Amino acid sequence: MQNVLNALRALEELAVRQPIGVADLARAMGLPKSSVQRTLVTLKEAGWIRPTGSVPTRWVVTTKALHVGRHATDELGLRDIALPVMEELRRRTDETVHLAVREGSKVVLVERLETSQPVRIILPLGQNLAVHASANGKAVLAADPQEAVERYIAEGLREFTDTTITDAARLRAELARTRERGWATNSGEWRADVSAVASAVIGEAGLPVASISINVPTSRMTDEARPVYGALVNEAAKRISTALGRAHEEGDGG
Amino acid sequence: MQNVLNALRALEELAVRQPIGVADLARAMGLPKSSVQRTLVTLKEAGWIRPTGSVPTRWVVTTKALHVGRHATDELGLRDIALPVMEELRRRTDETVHLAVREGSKVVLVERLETSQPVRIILPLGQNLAVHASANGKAVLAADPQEAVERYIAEGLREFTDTTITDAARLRAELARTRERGWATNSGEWRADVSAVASAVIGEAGLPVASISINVPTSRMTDEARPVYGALVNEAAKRISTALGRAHEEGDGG
DNA sequence: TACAGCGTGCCGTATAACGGCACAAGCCCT
DNA sequence: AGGGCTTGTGCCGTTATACGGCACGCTGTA
Repeated sequence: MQNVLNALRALEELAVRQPIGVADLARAMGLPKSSVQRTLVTLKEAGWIRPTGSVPTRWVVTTKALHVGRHATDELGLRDIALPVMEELRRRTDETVHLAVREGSKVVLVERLETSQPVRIILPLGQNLAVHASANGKAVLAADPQEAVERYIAEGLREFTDTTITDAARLRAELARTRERGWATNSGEWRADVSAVASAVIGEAGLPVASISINVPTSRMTDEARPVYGALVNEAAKRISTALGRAHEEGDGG
Repeated sequence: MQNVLNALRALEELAVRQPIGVADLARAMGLPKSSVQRTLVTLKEAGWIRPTGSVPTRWVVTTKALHVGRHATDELGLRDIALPVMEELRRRTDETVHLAVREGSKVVLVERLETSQPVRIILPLGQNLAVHASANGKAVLAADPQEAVERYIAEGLREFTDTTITDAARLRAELARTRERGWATNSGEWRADVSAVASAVIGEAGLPVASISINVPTSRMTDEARPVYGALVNEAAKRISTALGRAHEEGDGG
């Protein structure tokens, strides 16, 4: 099934580089031009990409992927369960609320409700969050077994800002504190002007399946506000966790 | 490339029906079980789906599609251009603002900023909007050439609520009014409790490429508010249109 | 206990994908 | 103006690869 793998890789590569032509894409993928050309036509037939109409031909992705991707949180009705809770959080704080799911060693933003105040950064859904430099990432990591933590640390802790935790020991200590109080925090560790507080949603297996966070401009994240937000996300995550458990029981009788 | 087409179809089918097993999916697709099984394993290898871990095996989509789909508005930097304008709209109205793109005969929601007030419906990104029963849809349709309108009407006007326009003549009249004033409206025509006002974003070819809308509970959509919102979306859409044009000029020198 | 359904894997055949190649058109740098 | 280079597109013979019937072990039900 090499064929399908190539086609899907082409799609991903194209999404990042779009708008792009056959030759460029073929070079980027290290494949013959004619093979890539055939793949592009096929992806077009399937409705996943389309030519811009310009000459020379440039290709872009359609919304088909978005259409498929919106089901990513369907598994246990996570979206339906989390949204009301998220909305209450947003109403109480008037800050941006994020829902991220864990996926392998990645943490991915899947839903968001924005503050009504002006914001600098509006993250696109589908964005991978830095695990060691985001509140959601750290909340998930803290709820993971130690081996998963070590595996992640082994991959290296990339530095984004001057507050990013790049030292393994410091990260372990931070995760320990996170476990104690039930919520994680982020002080401009990914972007200097964004701070956050998050708490993990625990699935039936006792493992973190998602995380919910309150994101604010660093300037508004005072030392008094942080624990208040912490308590809020903690409670919210717990509510989602238990609701998920109930949904699962009803769903499959066990 | 039948192979790839089947794989992508399996992905779409799976997304809608997830969590689902091989046999069910094979039945739904009218394909041999072994072929579908092979496809599923391949899609897993590529990271687009994953087994839930339960027994018997059930498959769900990952966030890979979301990750690819977020580039759907990259083409001319639509997202970057539209978001600031959307945010200003939301700030001025404190109502939910939607950005939809046109794709073939479909209109797809690609970005949203929510009101800070409690809302009943939060639409997932990637959602197809009813063309004749949504403000965004009507805004796009009104900016289309007449032949496109007739082609759409020929497909039939499905009824969603008792205010849905199902009569071709009435729709043509409504589109004419939309063209006159520059903005479209929706009075609970898709969901009784959701009303909206929208204006189309016009691309370089003079055709509609997107649409921006203000969505409010029907109870808040008074006769006084409607033209006010109309003027706002109209101006917003114009700003996005001209900014797009400039971006395009700079982008390719023509 | 028999059975029907499931998910998984094998394997011989035939088909459909591969990729080298050629060609026309457009761009840029003389 | 021109020549060289790169582009997108399409053909076609070979061969590797996907197809799908089939069989297996398992689970839950009648």
